[in-house]
Amino acid sequence: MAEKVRVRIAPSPTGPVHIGNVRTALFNWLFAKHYGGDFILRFEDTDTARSKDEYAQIIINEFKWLGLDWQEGPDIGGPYGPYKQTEKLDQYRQWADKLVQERKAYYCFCSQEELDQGREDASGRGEVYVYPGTCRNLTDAEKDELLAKGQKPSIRFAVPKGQKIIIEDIVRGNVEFDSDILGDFVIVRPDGVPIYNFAVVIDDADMHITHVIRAEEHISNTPRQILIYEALGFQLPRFAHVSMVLGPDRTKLSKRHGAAFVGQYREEGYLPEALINFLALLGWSPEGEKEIMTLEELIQEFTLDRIAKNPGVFDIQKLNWMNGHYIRQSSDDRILDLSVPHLIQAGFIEGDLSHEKREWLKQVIACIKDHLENVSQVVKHASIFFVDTIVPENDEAEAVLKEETAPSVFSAFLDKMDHLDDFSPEAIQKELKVLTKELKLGGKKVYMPIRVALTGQTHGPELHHIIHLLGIGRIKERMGQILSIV
RNA sequence: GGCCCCAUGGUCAAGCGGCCUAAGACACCGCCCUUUCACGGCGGUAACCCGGGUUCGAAUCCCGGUGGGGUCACCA
Repeated sequence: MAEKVRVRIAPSPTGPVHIGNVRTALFNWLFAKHYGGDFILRFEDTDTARSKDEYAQIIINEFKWLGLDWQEGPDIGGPYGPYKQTEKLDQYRQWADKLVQERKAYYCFCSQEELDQGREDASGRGEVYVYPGTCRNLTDAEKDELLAKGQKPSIRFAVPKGQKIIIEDIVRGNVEFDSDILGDFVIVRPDGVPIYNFAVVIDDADMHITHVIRAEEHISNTPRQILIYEALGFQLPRFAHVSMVLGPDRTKLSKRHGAAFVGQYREEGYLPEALINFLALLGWSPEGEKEIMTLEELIQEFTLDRIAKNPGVFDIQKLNWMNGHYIRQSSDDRILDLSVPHLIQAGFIEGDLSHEKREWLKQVIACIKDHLENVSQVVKHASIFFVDTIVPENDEAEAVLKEETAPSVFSAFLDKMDHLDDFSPEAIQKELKVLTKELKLGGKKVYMPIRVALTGQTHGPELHHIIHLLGIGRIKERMGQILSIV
């Protein structure tokens, strides 16, 4: 590629960041990095009614959290700004005026009611509504009269008739549209704010975008944009339309499917590298067989020709597996830091942690880390260390406590623990082995009742770790509770 | 409905005319490790949508059908 690659992600700040947007951003970002190009952030906020500054901030925060950085953007500026559409309204207006002068666009005075009526009639006949071009043939005199009366016109693009428009798409190949199905579409609203299809072309041209990589839902807009590029005399970028991210029911992933926004995954304790790795593999695949990949490896291997054409279902199970993998790879300190808010929310700990408490918690984390699919699950797995009363979780657990040999195991166990000077996990483990040997009952008959007595569960971390972390005081307390029942 | 895109196991996917009696991963099942549950290791079940072509040869190319998705705004 002779020219420096310049790509962009252009979200509209009208809501939380969607998973699909993240994947599109990621593909753009990886593409830029792979070819040593620039990745640009731009806000498309021409929908003034729905755009909010707080969402703009959220977008910036989420992308940063994911580790995606941009070389130019609304927050850091750049040579081709502004990077926010509402800040360059007059520029769009100038280009629109130029098109009007060249008769490539025209004023439209049709009212919303007229247009709605037309659409209704068309659907009544089972047809698709195409703007009939009512105002296209207005004479200058008629136009001036309406303007003089104070009517605010929108500006429509005069679509050439009977033209084939071909998108040379990098992932899809040539996609052909007939200009006649487009209808003269609005490019500037009566209030002077440009419509997406118009603004996006001017921005991409202004910012020297070389490759437009975006979701497939935009492909039907592309012919309109190509027409505008041509009318304005701009050079066309290369297009690459990536397929969509689907929910389990194979429709576009949305809030209906539960978690469709990155923020939800962040809050539940998904790691950014897991999300990135997972999303990269959804619709793209590397040449080899490795699937766990660092950002650097992804950059190294990413090319557009390995992007799949078919849409992909967002498989939470695979994300869970991958996230679990990254959690296991992470330090106990990191997972503890991420766990703290969840533990506080569960009422297990208070905000300020003493050094001892933190060290203790870190050991708890170390014990349960292997079991986590996301950090919020610490609450479930760590609860055995925080609850006051132990209740058998199910019939199976209850049955273990009722075993004939259980009471003798308990008293022997308690006696052993009581006389242990060294309460380290290793010493406890050693002592448990001695106990098993002495009782001659086999491992299960010894470990299981103790486990259930101490945690109420038939599964969990290694017993000697549980004992160590609970401490002799709470061991006695819990054993006492159980002994009074059995 | 019009237009556009897509079609390999339940899911993500490799495959780009012979190497395919079709990789790998998740999930599922079994075995091993182990006091339990996980982790880890080993193994297993499971797919080329259908019908026509083209070709010596098709999962791979072409056409049709079917199915799924997207899009049809003075939203982006």
